[in-house]
This record gives sequence, C-alpha cells and structure tokens, in this order.
Amino acid sequence: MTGIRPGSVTLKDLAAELGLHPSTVSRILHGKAETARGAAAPVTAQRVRDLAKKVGYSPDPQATSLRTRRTHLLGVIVPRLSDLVLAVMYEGIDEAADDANYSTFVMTSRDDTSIQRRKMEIMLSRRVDGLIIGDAHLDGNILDELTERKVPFVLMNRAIAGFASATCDDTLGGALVAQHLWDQGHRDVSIIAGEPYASTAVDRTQGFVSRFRTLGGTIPESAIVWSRFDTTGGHTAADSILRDTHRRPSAIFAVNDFAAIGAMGAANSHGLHVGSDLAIVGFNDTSLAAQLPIALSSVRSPMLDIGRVAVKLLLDVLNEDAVESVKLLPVLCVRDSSDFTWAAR
Amino acid sequence: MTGIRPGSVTLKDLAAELGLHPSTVSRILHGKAETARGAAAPVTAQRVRDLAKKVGYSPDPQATSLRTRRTHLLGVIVPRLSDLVLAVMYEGIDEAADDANYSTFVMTSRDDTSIQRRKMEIMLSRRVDGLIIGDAHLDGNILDELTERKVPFVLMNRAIAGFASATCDDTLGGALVAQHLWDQGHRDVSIIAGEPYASTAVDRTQGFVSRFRTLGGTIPESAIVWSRFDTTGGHTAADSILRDTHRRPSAIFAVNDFAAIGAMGAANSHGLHVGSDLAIVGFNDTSLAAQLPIALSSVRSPMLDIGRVAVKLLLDVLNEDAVESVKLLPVLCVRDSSDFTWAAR
DNA sequence: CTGAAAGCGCTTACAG
DNA sequence: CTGAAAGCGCTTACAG
Repeated sequence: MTGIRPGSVTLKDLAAELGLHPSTVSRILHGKAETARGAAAPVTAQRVRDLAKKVGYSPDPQATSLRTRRTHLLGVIVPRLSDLVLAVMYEGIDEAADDANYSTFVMTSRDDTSIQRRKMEIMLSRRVDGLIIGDAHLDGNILDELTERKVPFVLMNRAIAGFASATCDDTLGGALVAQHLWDQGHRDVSIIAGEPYASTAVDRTQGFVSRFRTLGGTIPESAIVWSRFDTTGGHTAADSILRDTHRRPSAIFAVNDFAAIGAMGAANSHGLHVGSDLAIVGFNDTSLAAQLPIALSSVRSPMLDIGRVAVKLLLDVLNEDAVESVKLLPVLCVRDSSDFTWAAR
Repeated sequence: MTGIRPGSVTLKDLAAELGLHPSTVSRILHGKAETARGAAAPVTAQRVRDLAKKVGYSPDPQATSLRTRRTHLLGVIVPRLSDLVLAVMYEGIDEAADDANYSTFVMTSRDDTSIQRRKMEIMLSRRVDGLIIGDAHLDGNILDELTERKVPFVLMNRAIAGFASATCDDTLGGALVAQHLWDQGHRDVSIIAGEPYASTAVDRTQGFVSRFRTLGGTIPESAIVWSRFDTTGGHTAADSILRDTHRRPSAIFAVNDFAAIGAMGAANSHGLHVGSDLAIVGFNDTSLAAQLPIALSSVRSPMLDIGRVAVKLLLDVLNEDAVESVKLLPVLCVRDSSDFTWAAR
C-alpha cells in the first residue's frame, strides 16, 4: 500500500509539495476539533488527505509524543507469558488496546518483586501512559508507591483491596467447585491452593472452604497445600497429599488447570485412576482441559474479557473517569475427571 | 530509589542545577566516546553523574530517538502467544533484548496474512528498529516486500529459504522420531503434520518420512494428515486417522505437543490406551509433556535459545554484520506414550 | 574541557 | 481559513 518505509516522508514534505504550511497540514491530518471552527477549507483538506494517503505518510510517534507528552503506550506486566492464562489475557489486552489505538509493552516478572520493580521502571522510563499490573502480590507495597508517584495503573487477574482491578469472581468460582464435589458425595477433599501471595489462589481457596463448611463439611488445615501454579507445583503438592496415609481424600481441587494436570500425573504414579478413584477439578478451563486423556473438570473464567476490561479500566483512569473494579462471572464445566458419584461407590 | 515519575527532570534541569550547559551534561551521561578525547573533566563528570542518580534522571526516549532516528525497539510478530511454544520463545527474546538494552513490541497475527500485514505496518509506524518474524508462511511474499523496503528483519521458529532465521533443526527432529518408532517395531505409522504453510510442520514431517523410508518403511500419502497446531486440531486429525478401518497405525507422530495431546484425547474416545495400543510422540517437549497422566514422548527443541538467537541475529543485522541462519539441535525424550516395544506384542 | 547553535518531526496557541 | 513562531528533550558537529 505504502511501498515505502514509514518515516520517509514528513509533514514538512507534504506541506512543501502542496505549497502549504506544515502547521496547516498537521491541523488537517490530526486536528481533533475537525468539527468545531471548520479547521480547514474542505478542498484543501481533501488535497492534503489525498496526498498523505498516496505517499503513505505516517506521523512520527516519537515526535508526536515529545510534543503531546503522551505515548499511547500501555505497559503490561505479568508473572510469565508461558502461563496460558496470562497469555490469553494478554491477547484480550492487545485486542482492546489495538481497537483504542494504543500499543502495548509486555514484560514478565516471574513473580519476583525485585524484577517487578525493575521492569516497571523500564516501562516508566519508556514513558508508557499507564500500567496494567497482572502480578500484584497481596502484600504489595509497590502499589502504594506507584500511587504516590501518580502513575496511572489498574490491576488485572489479581485483586488488591483499594485498587481498581479486572478479575474473575474467584470466591464464587471456588464455591462452585465445593458445591459440585459435595453434590457428588465427596466429604474428604484436599486443595492445591497455589501461591499464598496471589489473590486468585487465596480467594478460590477461601471460596471453596467457606462453601464446603457451610454445607456441613470439614476441611482440616492440613488439607490445604500451597504450591506453585505450574504442572510441577501441582505434581509435588498432590504427591504430598496422596502420600499421607492418615487421610486419603476422594477429591482434589486445584486452583489452576496446570496444577491440576500435575496432580493427575501424581495420581497416576500413585496408581489411582482419575475420575473413579480420585476426582480432580481445575480452574480457568484452559484450552487443554477438555482435551486431556481424561477430560478435566474446570471453572471457566473469562480470560479474554478480563484482559479487555483491564484496558477499558485503564483508559478510564487515563481519562480521569471514575473507575470501579470489575468481577467477571465464572462457570463450572464438569467433565470426566470429577463426573462420578462418590456416594454410589 | 527515584521517588519521582520518570520524565520529571530533564537534561536542562541538571545543567541549570550544576551551572553547566545541557550539551555538556548530555555528553557526560550518554557520550559513547568516553574513552577517546577525554570527553569531560573527571570532576565535572562525577558531579553530573552524582546529581543524575540523586534526582533519578531518566532520559526521554522519545526525544532521544527523534534525534538519533533509533528507537531501540524490536518488533516481534507471532501467530499467537497462547501457544506455549511461541510464548517461551518470546521469553527468550525478551531476556536477550533486555540484556542488550532493547525493548520489544509483540503482536499476534493468528497466522492470517492480512492481519500480519496490518500488524507489521503498526510496528513500522511505531518506528521499530527491526522485526523478528515468527509467523512466516512458506509462500511468503511479505518478506520480499520487506526486503525491498529495506526493513531489517530475521525469522524465528519458521525458516524460509533465502532469509536469516533462528530455528530448530526440524528435519533432524522428525528423523529422530522416525528412528525411535522404527526401533520400537512400528511399521504402520501416521503423521499429524500441522499447517502446510509452516516450515516447522513441513520439515518435521519430511524429516520423519524420509528417515522412515530410508529404514525400509512405507508411508502412504494418506497417512499424512495436515492439521491445526492446537489440541482441537490434533484431536480432529487423530480422529480421522483412527476412524479409517482399512489401516490402523500402531503409532502417530504429531509435529506439535498440543496436537499430540488432542490425539491422546481422540485415542481415548476410540477406546485405545496410549502407550500400549497406540504410541504417540509430540514435538517441542513443552512443560506439560512430562506431566500428562500418560507422559508424552516429545522432541525437545531449545525454545528459549531460539528466541535468544533471533535477537542476536537481528542485532547483527542492525549492526550490518554478516548473518547466517542458525539451526539448533533437538533431542528426543522418550516417555510412556511410546516406550513400548511393539514388535514384542 | 565546555558552550552555543541547529535541528530531529511534530503541535499549539496566536495572529491575521 | 492559513501562516509563522516557539518549543517538547535530546544530540552533534563546530568553535573556542
């Protein structure tokens, strides 16, 4: 379409070609008040636009933001992109940002607070207009600091009281699982709870426990095992659960699909058949869950939407509109890994 | 450390504070020829640096690149980030770029050529210094166009003849699988081949077929099923393979772990036990492979390194050094899904 | 060793 | 309706 490397032609070039002043061209091409005041003569405007299109003019964003003090850049920080959950959320962000004519910078922190700090500084030094934070820790003092420094930001996936966030209703998600397992007749359950610094982990666990207890069940503290969110984390946790000879749960709730997959592996090595010997339920309903050799029950969370909403919230913040946290609704998907009535056994 | 939003203090501020000229401060803080000519009096230099650190000075990248015509930004385009393989490669890119003081822009194209074009234009309009292309199509005419427009770029993951790329030796990878399955006694094998426009798919398939034939085996055309790279793609492909009553393969090679997982699901619904009834081998050895209920054999490809090497190559291109494509070595990891001697059956 | 000037490509009051 | 000027924050020859 353009046939030429962007940047080869400037506003000045266009102006010279047309015998106009650069400021006129600028007004026509980028003026916001097109409507008001009739910024330019229709004919001139048309000539300018035609030429711009013809030569493939594309404004220099560096020059523009040097003047406007706005980069139209959104910083995104997540623990890792190799976590499918975050990757999908990022796709939602990317989409929404694109629609709003913003670009995004993503960085990963591996949930390490010092890397978090460093990456944030990098983004700020790049002059992003705002930040979407997907790796907030419950004890996060970084956030207070950002607030103090007047950096516009919103949280995604993980919530922290007092800050705007786009998340799944994790408490409800946990409760749905508790209800399901209870209905299937499970009375001895264990939880692979994830990382204690993540609200997702804490809320899902808490939602589960509280519903289960409401239903009349008991969950000893020892039945809650904190772990990493990945397959190995789940494997290790499940292994320690299943190795306990005093208490053999008939079901395990893992707050994350990958941990659940690891748990399936562990069950396997303990000679347990997932589904009939041991029910397992995951969280997020990633694209793998339904395809596993033994299909995994999981709580579907609207990951794409969470990303999109995060962008919307941040844009609102930048626009100085009032923002309120959004909690999206989860849905339980029951599959073979837990579709078995324990009571009938 | 800084306590202030980057950008609040400029070179001019520093200069004023110290009674120096901005140009002097600039030379001291960013001058490359520090060594040559003794750019500044040691004492002055120290004063400047101390103050800069104290007030948390961070140069405005927009202003800098407006002058230097370099953004220190690398554009990265991949089909999707929700593909673990690409996500991990991106982590490698991010790491290497960070080390070299570059930042990256990632965009996704869903392997759609028109989106590809659009996203590339966005990156170019952002004035990235160069492009890492992870979604090249074998019939890719976009690349010629980029070359013509003198856009610096390298390919990653997928190779195209005539362009510099960082990939796995996919042909070898395929051959390793053929050898393994042959050694296990398999004589009737099928291939879930992936997308025909991706060199990864074509090369892995071709490497497999050619080794298998060299060993004396036969692979009819009908045994090669092209498919999407994800779980559903693999499921559908395996389903069509297993539904064929004329020919029941004893092993399936899927050119991608996710497709392999889908195939496992399909095998399951056909009442086949993966491992003993049907061997399955995947590719990439993603973190899931080893953790699946039935551990998946897979060809390990150095994904992180591929990303890192891609950055190195691109930096070389930007530096106008000669570049040559790099093919990294794959390693076969045998696990339960194919660790069974068919001949002994 | 340091200063002064010009300019990268844009935008935005201010005139006319 | 259009032009001219100033300036965003930096860098880079060029003087001295």
